Amino acid sequence: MLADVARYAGVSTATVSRTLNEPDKVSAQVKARVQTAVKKLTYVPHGAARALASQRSHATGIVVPTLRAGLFAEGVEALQRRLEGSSYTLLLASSQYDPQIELKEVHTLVEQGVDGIALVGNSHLQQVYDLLRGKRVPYINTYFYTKDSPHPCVGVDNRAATYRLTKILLDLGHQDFSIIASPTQNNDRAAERIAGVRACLAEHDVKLSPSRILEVPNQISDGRAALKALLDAAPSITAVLCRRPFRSPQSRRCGATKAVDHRIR
Amino acid sequence: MLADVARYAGVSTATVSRTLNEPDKVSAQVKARVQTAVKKLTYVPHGAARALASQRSHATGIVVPTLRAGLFAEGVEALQRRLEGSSYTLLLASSQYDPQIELKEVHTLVEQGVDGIALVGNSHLQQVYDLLRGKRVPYINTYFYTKDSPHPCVGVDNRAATYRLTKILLDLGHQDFSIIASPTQNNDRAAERIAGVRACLAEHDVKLSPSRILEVPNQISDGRAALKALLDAAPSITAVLCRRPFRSPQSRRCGATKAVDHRIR
DNA sequence: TTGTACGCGTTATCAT
DNA sequence: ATGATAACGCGTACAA
Repeated sequence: MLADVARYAGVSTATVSRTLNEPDKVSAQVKARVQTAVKKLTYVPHGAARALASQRSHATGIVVPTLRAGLFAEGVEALQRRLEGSSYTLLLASSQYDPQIELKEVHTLVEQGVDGIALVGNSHLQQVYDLLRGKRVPYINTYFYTKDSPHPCVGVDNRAATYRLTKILLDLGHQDFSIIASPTQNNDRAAERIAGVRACLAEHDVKLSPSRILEVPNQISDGRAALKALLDAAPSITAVLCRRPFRSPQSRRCGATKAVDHRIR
Repeated sequence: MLADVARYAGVSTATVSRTLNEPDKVSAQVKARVQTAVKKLTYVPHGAARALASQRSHATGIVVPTLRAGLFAEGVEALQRRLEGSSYTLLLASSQYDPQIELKEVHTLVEQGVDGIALVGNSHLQQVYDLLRGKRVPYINTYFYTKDSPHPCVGVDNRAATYRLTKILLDLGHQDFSIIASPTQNNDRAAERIAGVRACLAEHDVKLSPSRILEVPNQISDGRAALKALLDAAPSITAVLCRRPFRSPQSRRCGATKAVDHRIR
């Protein structure tokens, strides 16, 4: 502990603490002695003690629906790498798309004293927001963005994106649409994407019956089956708005959704 | 804090602490009062203080090479889910297959006071092991297993697996082998897989020239290109030991590697 | 620039 | 069963 280092270096614990946290406020002479002592004793600061004394944990948290989606796995890794440079650690939790589990995870993270927390999407239990506000824990909703969100958020404006995609397809002359979407249960991003399409079509008086919107799991095989089902039921379809398998960052440049605007088959 | 709850419930902080941690040692009467107070004040324990006093953080850490590999993403998620039940949190770090970064990450985790740590593979800088032993932090190497490992480890015995696969191919009559492998740089699992094949072939006096072993990135496109290159260079090849894209748990049942034992093309 | 000493919020020991 | 109180290891006014 600090005391050992202090004794070894022949200084006070305060000085050791300073050399570690505010090196400028220490003379070169003493600084050197302390640093030697630190190495000699392989001193490792006690995070909990430090957190208790300074009231900050040097840890942040993120809770994602799942890591099985490449999208989130990559986001988590990116965050961790960014944090690494600042000697901040990342507490990870996953909710399995279950709001209750998410609440529990957030609570655990708050208990651990994270200095900030990242969530996915904008829809969370009121208790989550209450807890965060109550404990004054900064938070941000990711993978989501709307101009008028009441919460801090960063990400794709899914609704706007699909609105634009749909507009393009309309301009190309398409009139017969359908959507292969992700399950919208506890997934506001997926819901927003559908909403964007509906809004655009409605604005242009193009019909989109519920049967043309298929919500299926994010597996390639499910998407394939859905497409087949759609075309079997309505061969007249010329435009399908669908997801795309997650690949490299480059291949994602165009946004959250891919539009197929050529004749199928 | 505890004191507030204690005051509200009209008991000492010690009693509050007990009702929270050792409910049995508290009378039903008092327990009820305390629990009401806790809810009324939305009390949330201070993790750092608790860690400092009890000398355990209720946190564990894992450092993986990357989350971009579905294999690791899934492992991390599985660990997190398992921990969730025990109200343990997971500190996540990724090393990008860089031993130095890994050392740094481990150091950060130790600093945070994790109660235990999981690594990937068996090959780590000596300093990593020294640090872990020095600070008495329990650790385990995952995605790796050999009977005689000097370190605690759990996972696939890659060498044994590929040895057996190769044996099967030999028994089927194959004599002309090649391997499409992952980069073995800082990846003892990949190295072990190759070693297993070599060992088996050597034992049966079958040659495998270095040019028949291609180490390429874990992308489907890279694997495809490698296969093409191999067959162009040596059409006589009848068996290729290669990786396979990560899918669902079910499809992984057979082990770490896939063997192609039919004629190609 | 350096040292002293108190406080951070719990747990745990020892009385009661 | 419950309470008083001393650690836990460090940061940080405040003093020197």
